[in-house]
Amino acid sequence: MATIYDIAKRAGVSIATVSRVLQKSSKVKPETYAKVLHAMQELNYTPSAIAQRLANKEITSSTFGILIPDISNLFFIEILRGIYDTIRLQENNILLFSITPQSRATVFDRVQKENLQGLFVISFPLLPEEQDVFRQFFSPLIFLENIQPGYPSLFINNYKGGELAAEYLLSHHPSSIGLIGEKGSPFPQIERFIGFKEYIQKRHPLPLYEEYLTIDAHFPYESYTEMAREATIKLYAQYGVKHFFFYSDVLAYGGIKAQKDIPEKIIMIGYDDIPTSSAFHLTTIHQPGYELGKKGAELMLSLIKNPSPTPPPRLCLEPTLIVRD
Amino acid sequence: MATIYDIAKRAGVSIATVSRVLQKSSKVKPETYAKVLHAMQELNYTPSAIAQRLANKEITSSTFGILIPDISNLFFIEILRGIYDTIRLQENNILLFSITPQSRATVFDRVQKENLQGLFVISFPLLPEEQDVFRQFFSPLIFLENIQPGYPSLFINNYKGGELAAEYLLSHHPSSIGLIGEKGSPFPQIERFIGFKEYIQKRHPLPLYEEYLTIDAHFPYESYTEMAREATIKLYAQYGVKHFFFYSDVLAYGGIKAQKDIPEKIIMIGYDDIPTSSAFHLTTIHQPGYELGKKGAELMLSLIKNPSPTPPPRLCLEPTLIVRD
DNA sequence: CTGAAAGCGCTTACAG
DNA sequence: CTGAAAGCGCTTACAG
Repeated sequence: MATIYDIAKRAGVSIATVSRVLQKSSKVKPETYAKVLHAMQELNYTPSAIAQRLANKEITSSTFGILIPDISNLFFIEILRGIYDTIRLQENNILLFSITPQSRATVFDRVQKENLQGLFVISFPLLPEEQDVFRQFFSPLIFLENIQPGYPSLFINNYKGGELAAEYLLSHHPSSIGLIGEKGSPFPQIERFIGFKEYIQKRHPLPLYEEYLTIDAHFPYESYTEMAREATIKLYAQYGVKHFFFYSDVLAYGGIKAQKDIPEKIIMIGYDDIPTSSAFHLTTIHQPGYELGKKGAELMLSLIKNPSPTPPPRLCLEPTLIVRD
Repeated sequence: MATIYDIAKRAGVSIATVSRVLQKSSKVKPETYAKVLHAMQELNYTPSAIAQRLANKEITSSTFGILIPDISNLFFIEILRGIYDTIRLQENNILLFSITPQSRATVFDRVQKENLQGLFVISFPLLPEEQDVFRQFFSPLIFLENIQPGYPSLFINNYKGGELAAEYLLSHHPSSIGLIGEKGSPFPQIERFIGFKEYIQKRHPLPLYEEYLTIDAHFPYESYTEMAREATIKLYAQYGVKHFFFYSDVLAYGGIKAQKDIPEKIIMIGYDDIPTSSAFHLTTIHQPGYELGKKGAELMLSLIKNPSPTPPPRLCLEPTLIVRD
């Protein structure tokens, strides 16, 4: 790679002059300017961003990092959008790190080497041995959709989401309710069901039939919904269940399909409010993913101005009921 | 910010020793090592990644950039995933730039300052005045979902996608066909319809009724599908149309909804194959977005080893028909 | 095991 | 308008 010295020699000037041309300084005689420009083109010169930053004393990189567990999860994409729309207004860059269980260690390593201006960690509980890595991270660190003790955290009230779903179903006078979920769900999902069940217990105890499906994250949606469809039909056939709460909208789509094979009208509610759900008039609980990202980004920007307030701020966002039927 | 000099002074050693501790070099006496480490902690020291890179002569930043028009578009997310899965294996970072018409200029400016190892431009025709900016970009540059003359480009055969849709509908012996699209679509979308119409003309000319909806990108899906639903019902009522080709799966969802109000069975096909379409058994044309990203990333990695072959490579990926009914 | 010194590729007062 | 020189914060042979 050509450097400023090569250009200077080629153009017969000093490196100071070359640098001035680089800065588009007007204090360079037009002929000199042209000569330097010409030399740059001949040598295919690109200035080193790194050297420029060092010389300019740009200490922080004006780049934010985002650690995201799964790029294809629509909810995470919503969070990402919220962060993006807010950060972008500030003219900063975003480095995206997608993490798999296998790549955790190497990714954390790279994150550290980046001198980021700040880091968002989305839905990602830290393992004990990883705590140390992040303790050495001195830029602001914000956890989203996950409470990390000792760090600023933003999360959604999943318990409340479950309660809202229960309230909705109860208003339709069910004699029993079917719960259709996923085996081995992470805690936030489980909380929805806890909120749901406790609300039912308190207000109007009635039989709850639970079905937990075994789902592989790499299945196409079709198999999710097919399993949910079968579970719905089964609960109706066995126990006459006509009211359903689904762990997620995708599972609820299985309920929509099941309706065809069930003579009576089914009342159902999903969870997430992914974009397609509006198309199919699915009543569901809206997760404020975009808002979560937006609030997180705003908090980040304020932390940069005024670092580490104690105790670390926590913000809880409320889900909302979207009735579509 | 503390520098290596501050640490050296505090610990009573030379900067060379501090640097050795930073490198975790074993050639440092344990007591000295501990002293330096202690000083670092006291001063909250973080090494400057920029200075390290300059000293290490890391010229390229091991970071790839991705220019993406719209983070919330699922098809782009698919491409992103394809790129990500491939690039990540190589331990590189990804800088994400989301672009809006207003931010084009500033984003391009920032992209240039990054000394990226390579840049992916997704679905983004360059304006004439922008060509120059990219001509000064000497790392490999790949255009995805968009043919940019003079640059490596990967794209999908939209014409073929239209033909496949036509072939499918013709196999159901239609007497007329409804086309439901979007007003002011970009060229790739239009190509689908061209391929479709030409195929019909050639094989089995019959009446085509076209409806172009006026859609705002910020509408919720619901209004897309509602408009498509009405258009479907209208074409059935006015002309008895029972076979439909929709510009996109989201529009086709409107067709699915319209079925309820139409006494006869409707045959329809969408375009995109977004994940939820499998849940609703929508027959559609699959766009190989993930593969596009994957092939693009592979091409990128090979261009880095062996820059600018002439002519710039072009790769066309074929869509496939997914029959689900 | 440790330090003095040169170098990474740039910027920018300062002097002319 | 231009050049010599110091400096940005590190690394790393070299000598001891």
